[in-house]
Amino acid sequence: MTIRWRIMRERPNYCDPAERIMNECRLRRTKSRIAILRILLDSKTPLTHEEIHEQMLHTGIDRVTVYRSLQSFWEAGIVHRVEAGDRVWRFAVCSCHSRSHCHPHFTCRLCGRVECLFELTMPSIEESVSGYQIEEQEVYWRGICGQCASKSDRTIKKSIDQSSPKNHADV
Amino acid sequence: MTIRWRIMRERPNYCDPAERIMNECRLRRTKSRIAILRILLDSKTPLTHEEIHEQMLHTGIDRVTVYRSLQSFWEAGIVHRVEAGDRVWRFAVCSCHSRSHCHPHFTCRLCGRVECLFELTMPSIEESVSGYQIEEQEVYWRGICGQCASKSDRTIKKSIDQSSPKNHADV
DNA sequence: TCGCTATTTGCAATCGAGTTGCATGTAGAT
DNA sequence: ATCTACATGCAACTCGATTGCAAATAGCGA
Repeated sequence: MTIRWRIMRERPNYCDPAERIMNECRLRRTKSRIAILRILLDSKTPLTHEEIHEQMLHTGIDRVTVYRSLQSFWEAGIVHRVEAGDRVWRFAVCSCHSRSHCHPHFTCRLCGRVECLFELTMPSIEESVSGYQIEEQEVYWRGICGQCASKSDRTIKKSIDQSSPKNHADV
Repeated sequence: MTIRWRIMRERPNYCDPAERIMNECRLRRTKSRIAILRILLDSKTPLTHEEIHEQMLHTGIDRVTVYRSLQSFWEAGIVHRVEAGDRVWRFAVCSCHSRSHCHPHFTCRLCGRVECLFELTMPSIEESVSGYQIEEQEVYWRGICGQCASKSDRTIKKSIDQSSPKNHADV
C-alpha cells in the first residue's frame, strides 16, 4: 500500500492536458508553464512569443519567462518551432510526435497568419540523399489565404506591388 | 548608323556575368553591386550578409550597402532568399528563375552550412489546397552533412547532446 | 507537514540581424 | 559636360531574442 501510494505521488495522473504533458516530460509544472501550454493547446495556429504573452498580460508573467518556457517545451519535444519568413519564431503543439515528416505550414503574405496544413501529407525523407543524414524537414508555402483572397482586387493588387519581387527578363 | 549606335549604347552586351545580369534587370551597375553579385555567382552555397561583407572588407564597402544591394537583387528576382532556421537570411543566385518550385535547402546542424540540393525535384504546387492561393514553396532539410558525419563519433555525440531536442515519451 | 535544494522567475541589461534618415556621391540619360 | 534620380556611407535605431543575477518556488526527502 505504501509503495503504491508513493508511485502515485511520483507520477500522478493529471486530468489537465497541459499538466499531464508536462508531467510526462518531467518538466516542473509551474504556473507560467501551465498557462503557456494551455494557450498553445487551445490555438489552432502556431503562435509567436508576443501573441502568447499578449494573452497572459493579466497574469503579470514576464515575457522572458515566456521565451524560456517555450525554449524548454521545444527542447522537450512538446512543441514545434517554425519560422515563416519574417524572422519570428512560432510555436505549436503537434500531435504527430515527429520532427522528420510533419505537415507544411502556410503563411499568408497579406495578413501574416501562419496555418498548419494538416491535410497535406509530406513526401517521406526515407529517400535520403547520399552522404547526408537528414533528420528534419520543414515545408513552407506562402501565398494568400482564402479570407484575404476574397477581399477586393484593388487591395490585393496594391499589396502585391509593395511586397512581391518584380519579375525580371532572363538571367 | 547613328540609330544602331544608340541602341548599342542603351543595352550593351556585357561579357562579365554579373554586369550582364544587372544590365538585363535594369539595375545600376555600381562597383558594390557588381562585387557582391560576383561573390554570389562564385559561391556554391547560399551566403549571409556577413559572409559576403567579410569577403569585401578590403573594398571598404559598408555593410548597409550589402544589405541594400541584396534587397534590390531579391526584388529584381536575381537571387533567392532563404532562412534556414537561425533567423539569418541567406542569398543565392539561382538559375531556375522560379519562386514556386525550387530545390530544397539543406542545413547541417553541426557546421551550420547551407547547401542547395539541386538534384532533388520538388513536388509541384499545382495541387493547390482549396481556398489558398499558393505562390511560393520552401523546403528545408536539416541534419548532418557528409563532411561532419565522417568525423569521430565522440564529436558528433557531444554536439547532438547540446543542440538537439531530447525525445519525450508520449504527448 | 517542514525544510532543503535545484530549478524557475523577474528584472535590467545586452546582443545582433536588419532597417531608417539624411547628407554626399555617382551612374547613366540628355 | 551637365543634370538628376538613384546608390552609398555613416550613425542611430528597431525589435526579437538572450544573458546575468538575485529572489522565489516546485518537488523532493525526512
